[in-house]
Amino acid sequence: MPELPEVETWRALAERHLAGKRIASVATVPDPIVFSGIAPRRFASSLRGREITAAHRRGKQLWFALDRRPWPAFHFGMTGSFRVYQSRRDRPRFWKVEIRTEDGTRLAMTNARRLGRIRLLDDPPTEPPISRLGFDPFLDLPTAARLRTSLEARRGPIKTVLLDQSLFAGVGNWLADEVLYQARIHPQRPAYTLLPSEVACLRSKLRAIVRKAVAVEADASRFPTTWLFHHRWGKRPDAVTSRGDRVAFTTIGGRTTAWVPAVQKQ
DNA sequence: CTCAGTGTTCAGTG
DNA sequence: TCACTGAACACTGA
Repeated sequence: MPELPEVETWRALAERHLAGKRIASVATVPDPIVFSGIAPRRFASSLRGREITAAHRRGKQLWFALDRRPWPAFHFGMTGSFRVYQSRRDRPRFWKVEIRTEDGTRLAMTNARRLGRIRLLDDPPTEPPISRLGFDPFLDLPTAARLRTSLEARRGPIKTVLLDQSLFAGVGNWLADEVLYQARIHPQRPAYTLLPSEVACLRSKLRAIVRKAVAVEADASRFPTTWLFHHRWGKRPDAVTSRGDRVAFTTIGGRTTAWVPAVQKQ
């Protein structure tokens, strides 16, 4: 379920368990789709013996800093996660790579539907796909004025614009719907028509939602009960919010969009 | 058996 | 070139 909060949670997990440790071994699955531009075995031999100094993230992209380049970079696609465990017996289903450090800690990246990617890059932040990302709402939220300028140039529906990673890095489908619901903005509104007050509201909701989701380690059961999140799954025709307002479903920019007509007026 | 899907990329169109 | 749309990708689980 990887959007910004999930990926940030895994970044912190990786840093907590791996930073300052040396890689003793790397196991890989021979998957030519998920391993992008690098043979799995070459990926493994490149990492072996290196020390992990930090874990970084921008948007939904995550990478490790090592004591020597190149560095590994991960994207999870629609599925996948990081898992940390101690015994090979606990290797998770759909694992693609497992990194074991000298103290026996193991971290696996899983990717069931194979839309994720594992790369080896000399300088991840300055190379695609990371160099193409826009601002990250957890790391560097722009001012309302700058945001207004960006949105003024966009003709498409605000929902679609929120999903544009070259503008809002890390915002995914549920986050976009949640922000628009809490900011009371209709998902079809052309981005350039948002009033300055609406842009300011969208910005502050985006920041608050991302911070809260990260604070609870992206554990959906700890999201506030007032969030649309809890009512958007399954496209149930009888879905209502915690206040009893009907939840509607439509497709915008090819993505399922949940919204609340009583709150989000055109 | 059918089909939606928490993502990204790329071809095609205007 | 830009802005935008829709299909393709690959596979699980409902």
